[in-house]
Amino acid sequence: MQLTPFVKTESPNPDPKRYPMPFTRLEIAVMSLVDGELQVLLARRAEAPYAGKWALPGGVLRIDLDASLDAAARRVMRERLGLDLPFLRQLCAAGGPTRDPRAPWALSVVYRALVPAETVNPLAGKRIEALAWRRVDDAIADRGLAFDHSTLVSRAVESTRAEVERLDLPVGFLPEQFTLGELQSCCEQLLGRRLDKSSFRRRLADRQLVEPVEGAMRTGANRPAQIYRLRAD
Amino acid sequence: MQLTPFVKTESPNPDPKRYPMPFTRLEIAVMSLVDGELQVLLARRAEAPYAGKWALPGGVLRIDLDASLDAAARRVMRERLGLDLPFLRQLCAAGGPTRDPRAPWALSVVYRALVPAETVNPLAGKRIEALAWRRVDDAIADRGLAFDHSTLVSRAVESTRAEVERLDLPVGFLPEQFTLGELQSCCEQLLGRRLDKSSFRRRLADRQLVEPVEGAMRTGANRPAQIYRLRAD
DNA sequence: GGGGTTAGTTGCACAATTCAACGAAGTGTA
DNA sequence: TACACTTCGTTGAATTGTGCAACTAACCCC
Repeated sequence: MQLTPFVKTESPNPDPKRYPMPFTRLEIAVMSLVDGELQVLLARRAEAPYAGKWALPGGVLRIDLDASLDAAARRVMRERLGLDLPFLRQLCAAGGPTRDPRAPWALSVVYRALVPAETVNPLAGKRIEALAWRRVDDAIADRGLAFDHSTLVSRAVESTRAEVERLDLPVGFLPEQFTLGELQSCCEQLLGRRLDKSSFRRRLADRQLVEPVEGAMRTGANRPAQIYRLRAD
Repeated sequence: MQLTPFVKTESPNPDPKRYPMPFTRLEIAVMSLVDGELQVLLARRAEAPYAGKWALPGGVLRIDLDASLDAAARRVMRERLGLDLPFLRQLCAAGGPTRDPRAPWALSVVYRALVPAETVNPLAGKRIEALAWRRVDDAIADRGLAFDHSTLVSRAVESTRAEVERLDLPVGFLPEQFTLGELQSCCEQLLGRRLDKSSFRRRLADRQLVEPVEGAMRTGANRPAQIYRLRAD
């Protein structure tokens, strides 16, 4: 273990009150498969800045309310969307002086949620005119999105695709119980290509990610399918 | 118990809500292979809180100096370690009311850097008593680390191992030029298991990640080895 | 009962990875 | 000089994994 002598250049202990701190927000990229396509939930802003523009739903960090970043994201999601969802994942943080005209420096911690499409009824929440599902490719290409949110959507999509590619199941997209056909179709829509049925099932079996629900079958127009659920581990 | 309030610039449509913002810092997990083991660079704190304790080198976000989070991380690295390194990667953000006794709510954005061990010779920086390499397992297990930094180290290690697992090369660990044997050995030390030489080389060739430096050979006690460098892409 | 559709399995060709061995090229030593 | 020893780099066989296609099963509908 190598030690180096203390070299003091100048400044004293940083006093938290001496430095202005960034305007800190949480943004939530709620994604789902709607009409067979990967879509993201956008909110039309009711107020300036970017009034009338579409943005990711989000909100200001409240240090008096939030016990952690994760808790803050859950609170924002509850307030804006009326949802209380698991599978929230922190994606990244973005910060800079030009991100938000309201502040000299704005920092956003971005979370991602995957939900079954039915879960969200596009209805207005606090300070939101409207909610709508939007195809992710459109949202990424749309220069009219508020703030730097089209970049943030792009990052959310990339990381989600990468997860499915290595067969981290996009479990949030499906309800608690599902058939293997539904699971496979969900992955295929995300990746934009077909997967082989036998090897898909082989991999699932090897990794023991799901387990059949005894006796439960999904009936329909054709042969019934075994219903599965996530294995607790 | 009032933290620095969000300072508003003039804005056409003022946000009526003013919230106290979190004490925002950058922490850098500089990792390297020292003596064949994965180690992390820790700094002994010269001042309270946690004076005398070991912590990740870090610093306060300066909205007057930093054009982005990445730039802030580079500045902190320069100030604390006298280094200006590429391969800085944002890992995650952590936040909460009990993370730092100086502030009612502290947020840290954590970055990771991989460096060749030799790089960190000019060890000197602001407000740091000493710098030392520490085995990552020790740092993670050590409850005496300042703040929540042993948790942060743990996350840095996990994500680095996962990257190497999918053959994102830990290029930072090696100097600009290296032999394939050195590269493989570096990955093996990170993963803690031996890799197969032929398939390691085959994957490298397939992905065209490295290219030989014509005519350059590493000579030594045994057969000389071709020297490689990263391919620009 | 027959046609159509989806569920679930099986066999096989092919690709990828692992394991083991080999020759090449240097040093050190008798 | 001969030989042991080490690492480099490649090659081939054995094992494993993947993609493709066929097949059976179970249901609905007509």
